[in-house]
Amino acid sequence: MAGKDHVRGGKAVTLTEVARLAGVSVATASKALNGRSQVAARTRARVLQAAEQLSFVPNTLAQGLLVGRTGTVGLLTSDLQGRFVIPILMGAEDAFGAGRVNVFLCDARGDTIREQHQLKALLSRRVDGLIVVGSRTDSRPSVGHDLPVPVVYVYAPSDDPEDLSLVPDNVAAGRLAVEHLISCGRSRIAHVTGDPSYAAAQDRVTGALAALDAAGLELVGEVMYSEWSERWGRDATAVLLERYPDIDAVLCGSDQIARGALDTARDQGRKVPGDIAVIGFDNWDEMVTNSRPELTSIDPNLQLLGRSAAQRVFAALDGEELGKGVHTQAPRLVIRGSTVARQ
Amino acid sequence: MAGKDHVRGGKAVTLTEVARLAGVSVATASKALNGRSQVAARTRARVLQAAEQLSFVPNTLAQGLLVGRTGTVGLLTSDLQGRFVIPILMGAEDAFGAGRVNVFLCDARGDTIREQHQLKALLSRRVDGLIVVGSRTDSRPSVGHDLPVPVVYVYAPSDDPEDLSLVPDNVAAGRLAVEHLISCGRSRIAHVTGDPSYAAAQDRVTGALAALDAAGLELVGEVMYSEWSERWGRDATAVLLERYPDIDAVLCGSDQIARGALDTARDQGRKVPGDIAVIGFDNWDEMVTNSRPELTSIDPNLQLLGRSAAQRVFAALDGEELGKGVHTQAPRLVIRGSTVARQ
DNA sequence: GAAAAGACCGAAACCCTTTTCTGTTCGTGT
DNA sequence: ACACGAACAGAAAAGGGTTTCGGTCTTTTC
Repeated sequence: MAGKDHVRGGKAVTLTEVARLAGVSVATASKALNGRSQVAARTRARVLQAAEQLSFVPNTLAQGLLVGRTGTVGLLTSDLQGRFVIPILMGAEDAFGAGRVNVFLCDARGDTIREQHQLKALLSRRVDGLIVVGSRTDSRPSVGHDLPVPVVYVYAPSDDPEDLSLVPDNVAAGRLAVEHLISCGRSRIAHVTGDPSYAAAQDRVTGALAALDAAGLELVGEVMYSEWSERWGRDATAVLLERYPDIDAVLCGSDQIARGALDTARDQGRKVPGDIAVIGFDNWDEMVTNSRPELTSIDPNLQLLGRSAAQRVFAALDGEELGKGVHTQAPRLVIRGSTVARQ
Repeated sequence: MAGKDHVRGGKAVTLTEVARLAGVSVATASKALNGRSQVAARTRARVLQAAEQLSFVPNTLAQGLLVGRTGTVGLLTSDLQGRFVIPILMGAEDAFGAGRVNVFLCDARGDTIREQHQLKALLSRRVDGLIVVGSRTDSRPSVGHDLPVPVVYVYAPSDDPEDLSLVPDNVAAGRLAVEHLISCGRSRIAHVTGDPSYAAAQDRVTGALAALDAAGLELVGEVMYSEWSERWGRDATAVLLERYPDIDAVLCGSDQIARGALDTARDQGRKVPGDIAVIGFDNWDEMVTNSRPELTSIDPNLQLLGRSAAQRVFAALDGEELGKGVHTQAPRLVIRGSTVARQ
């Protein structure tokens, strides 16, 4: 039966079978396939051909048993739904390289018990490292710092200062946003943001106020907190425009809120960016490119964050000290039509 | 050093160590931990306590080596970026249950060579099954039907009819959408959709035309194809309203296009749903809930699709026939304010 | 009190691959 | 022609766990 040669009753081909076909011992077959020197060219060719013919794929598990490394990393997330996890995941997957290291993905659905389960499962699979990704930047309970593998926390930092956490720098993000608005000649800036229980909201406020202060400016009105939705962005902006008709910029806590702000400005006949500049956070592609005008935003560089996490795990595997504490990733300003008129 | 008891030089605890601590052989320790009957209650207790004390976690790899099953499944996607993959992934992960089966996630970035790499890596990790997820519903090349593990294609069907593929039923989706519009009393329906090279676009058109035909109606104007963006939705709707001022419904090929349509309708003072009903596809949460009014949409039930895929793989592992051909998942209508006025 | 039965524990094989070490064969130098 | 070294092939152990089978010890029964 052609094309089925390498399937033996649904089971994978083993090195023993390759060796038998090539007429050598498993030891020799192994050496031939791994390019070790103690095998004659002719023999090696025979083995390679046999392996090809059976389409042999070595069992990484058995290899890992010897070496003590599995070439796998666990990625434990609390919320796949959230769109912040995906770029981090991609960055990590990218850094691990195609095929070299594989990623076990686990979604705990925000459930602690489930997380414990998943953690145990990952350890039983002997992952070489662990990346724990949260859905918000507030600190989360440590999974324990006495695990047999290096652990890196991403986005949501661990509450244990002994752990290593990589998070976006939201204070810098807030500062960067305000500095950009100021550099665009704005001085009467209001701030609409989301749920005040989010550290991300607070940090951005902190950064924004610092930047305003450094420029000798003050925020127009109070910070307006509520939820991370377009609706709130629309409603809050309507209130703002009525209460402070002379504002020339709205700093929005997320791209969604910013889109809402753009809609209200448009409804009320305010030109963006002519009369009012609008800026958001996250640089969420679908939001920023589909609005009218396109939205200037602060990109948290999440993919880089994921990549760094993977690299840290790698380094730890090579014996390097993992490090500890909370490290921040600098944000990036992406300028679009909502703050600078397109020529 | 308390809390570090179970870490021996960074290496995981092995059954041998547990056995030694409990003063029994590895064989007995294994039987005790696995609830086999040939071990005295007292001995079992001693072993369990030792395992607890060292926080022993059995090495699933070593187990898998014996049994021939690893309890892992590979999920090979061509595009993580795309938002269709995530719900499928969640559905699958869900069905596999917390900790029972773990998922290897691989993103091939739409690159065939990379995909081959990943495939080989997954096979070398001895995954028990494979789920291949595409980013569009057009058929894709088979990864080969002579692999040693069951393979299920999701979203993008395999071009090999011998393979098993699970896809959303876009024809039914198109029909469902039009039937809903008709049931809302609409009869002058236009259709704006995305890239005509997408099977999803064509299928929805097919379904929509069939439903119109069944009701003795005709589409207003030609189907308007271009790209899957809000901008196109806005522009196309503007053209539509000028050319056919009397239309009472716009069937949009995606939620993004629908949002664009809503924006234009709003700009031109047309009431939704009073003057014009708008309906989209995908039921993309952020799109449908943030628009004004909220958007009626056809949900492709992707999470169910992922769940089905996982269940099929499960069944195949239990010796059941995998089946073949393209199977479709029925869509679901989600009614919101863009077709039916909220009371 | 002895034999049979049963309960319990441990030695060893097995899964698949790598690696070390030993053994064989061949070629070369003297 | 002999000894020696090089080159190559294979046996065996290791890695962590499960399972079978055989052996020991206790208990039961006549």
